[in-house]
Amino acid sequence: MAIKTSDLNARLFGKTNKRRATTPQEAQQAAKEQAQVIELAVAGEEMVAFELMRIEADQVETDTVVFAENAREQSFLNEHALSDVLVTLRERGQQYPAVGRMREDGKIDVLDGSRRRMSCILAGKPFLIYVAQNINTEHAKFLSDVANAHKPLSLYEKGKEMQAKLESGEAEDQKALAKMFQCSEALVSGALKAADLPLELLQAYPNVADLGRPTIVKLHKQFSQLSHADKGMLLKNCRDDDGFAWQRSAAQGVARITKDVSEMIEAWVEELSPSKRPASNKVDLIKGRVSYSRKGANLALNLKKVDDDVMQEILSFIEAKLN
DNA sequence: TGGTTTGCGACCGTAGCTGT
DNA sequence: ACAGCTACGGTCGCAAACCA
Repeated sequence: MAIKTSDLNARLFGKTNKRRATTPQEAQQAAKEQAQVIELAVAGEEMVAFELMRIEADQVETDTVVFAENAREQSFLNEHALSDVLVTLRERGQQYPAVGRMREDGKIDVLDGSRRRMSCILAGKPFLIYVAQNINTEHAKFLSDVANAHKPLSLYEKGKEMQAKLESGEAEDQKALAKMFQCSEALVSGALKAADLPLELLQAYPNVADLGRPTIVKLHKQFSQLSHADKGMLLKNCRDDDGFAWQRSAAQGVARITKDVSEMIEAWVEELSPSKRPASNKVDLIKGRVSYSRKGANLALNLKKVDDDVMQEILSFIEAKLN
């Protein structure tokens, strides 16, 4: 039996009236009135008491840490990756408290809510969390895994988990992984490639969770063709004094920034290791309007801003020429 | 100006192919 | 023969374009 944040809230605020508090102040008030400490069975075993705590914004980073075995890669959590949480957090405060355990050194291990934790740090908002005193590491891992079901992990994070299953022998091969993770073999292939890429490269993107298999496969191909030294150069480009590559993009929207970053990386790779025979030997005939590419005996034409009359003339010419 | 439509790009799974 | 990869087709979401 899993324990979820939503269950905790149901206990705290009453199942019929979901939740009425709209600000952290209200939430705390409600907590004081109804239950500052609640007891729940963790993983269907012993009852554990959880105390609702409020961590002030400037202390979140120092007083709490993310559970070490959490599969979520913390360095990917930036304003883009957290945009879904940040919008409501800024407007109305934290809607659902996180769940954690007290460590021996007095810090709080965040088990469920690492995205909310980072959002509070970024937005400068107080962090609400239910804290228990005695949760062993096994139960902590259980809570952490259940929590990660809320927001799917990125391909990189899935790939890291898959790698671990392969190394431990829990999974024999990629087929077994596909069964275990309930996904296609193609996705397993992509996830493992993602996990094979260095963190610094992926951090060039605004939101790693947005990177799908095709993007990862392409990136992996580009990266793996580089020599060791060139890989280092590329990673240097991904993060300079100004920050990550995505921070240098002027594009609007995560999708566009992502595309921008892909193009930046592609250009860097090309610069470092020019392909012997250009992948696409595209030639600009009239800049911005007409280009063509030649591959073997094939010719591909690309025309822009062509009206119907001109199109008809061109097609007729081709027809007459090649018939 | 705000709501709706359209078009593009990126995703995923399936099926078939390739290399060991 | 089999594990893993790639190409293809259908689907979805986002942003630009359009219209009232």
